[in-house]
Amino acid sequence: MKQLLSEMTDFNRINLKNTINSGQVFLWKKLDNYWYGINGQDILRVNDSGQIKSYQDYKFDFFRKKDNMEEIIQSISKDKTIRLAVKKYLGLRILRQEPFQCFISFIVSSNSNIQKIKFNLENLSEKLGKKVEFDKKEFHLFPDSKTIANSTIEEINSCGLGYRSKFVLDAARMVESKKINFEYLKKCSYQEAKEIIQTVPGVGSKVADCILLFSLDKLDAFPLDRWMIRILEKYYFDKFKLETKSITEKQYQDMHEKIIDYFGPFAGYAQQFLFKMERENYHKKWL
DNA sequence: CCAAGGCCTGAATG
DNA sequence: ACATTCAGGCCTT
Repeated sequence: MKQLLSEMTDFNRINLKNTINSGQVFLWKKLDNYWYGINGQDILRVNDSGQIKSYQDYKFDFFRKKDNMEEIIQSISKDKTIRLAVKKYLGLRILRQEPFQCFISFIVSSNSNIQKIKFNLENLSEKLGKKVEFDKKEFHLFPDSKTIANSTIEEINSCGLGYRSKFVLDAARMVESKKINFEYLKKCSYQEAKEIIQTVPGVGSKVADCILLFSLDKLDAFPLDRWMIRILEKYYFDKFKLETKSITEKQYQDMHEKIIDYFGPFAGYAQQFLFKMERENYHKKWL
């Protein structure tokens, strides 16, 4: 009984450090004994056990604590590779981010790296986001869609986004004009949401999957970036084979279908565990 | 439907 | 030093 209880609590425990350092978020830092993170128009302060105090005092399940991790892990644990990743990084969670920030963040992420994405997003926040004080510390909130939509391409480009500047501006305008409605996207299926969000310039298959998985509750999204392709080639070459170097849209979709058939409806979690494990193996820096 | 090339930019590689 | 390649892709031709 006692052992059973401890096993149950293990599934519910969140490893904050691993979760923040898994390529999902970019505007987080540790100050004193807390992690602080920008989440749209809110700031989250989190202690090591995952308890949140927030600037706006919004109440929502950022850590997806209601996900049944025991069921999810059981569901995705199809082979020794994924079982090892889950075992090593138990406590790693998918986050439920504020959609607009997540949307812009992953448009900025394309063809880039974590250091630069972080640099770009910090610049954007400092330039266009509201400056606020929280816990006697200064922060910049993430700029809202209206502010970005009304800013100039030069302002955005001064944050170092390069050719992504125009994408970001147009993306924010699509949110303002309600062509992109996150509340609607949350309600529809993975397929439908993906088709809609890929109409945004700068949003292809991979970026779309990140947005869907990390902010729009699509746990069947499975972002296939260079790293995941490498991981699949290394551990799953017999299951998901890919001939060509660069992946086309159709190949991406076919691969996703096979992945869902294999890992099931919570495949997004499998992706996060595998990704984390392989990146750590290569001692990649996160923030 | 696929392949090739270009794209901002900074760090890593030769 | 200096050129080339790569980095958590996407778009156009």
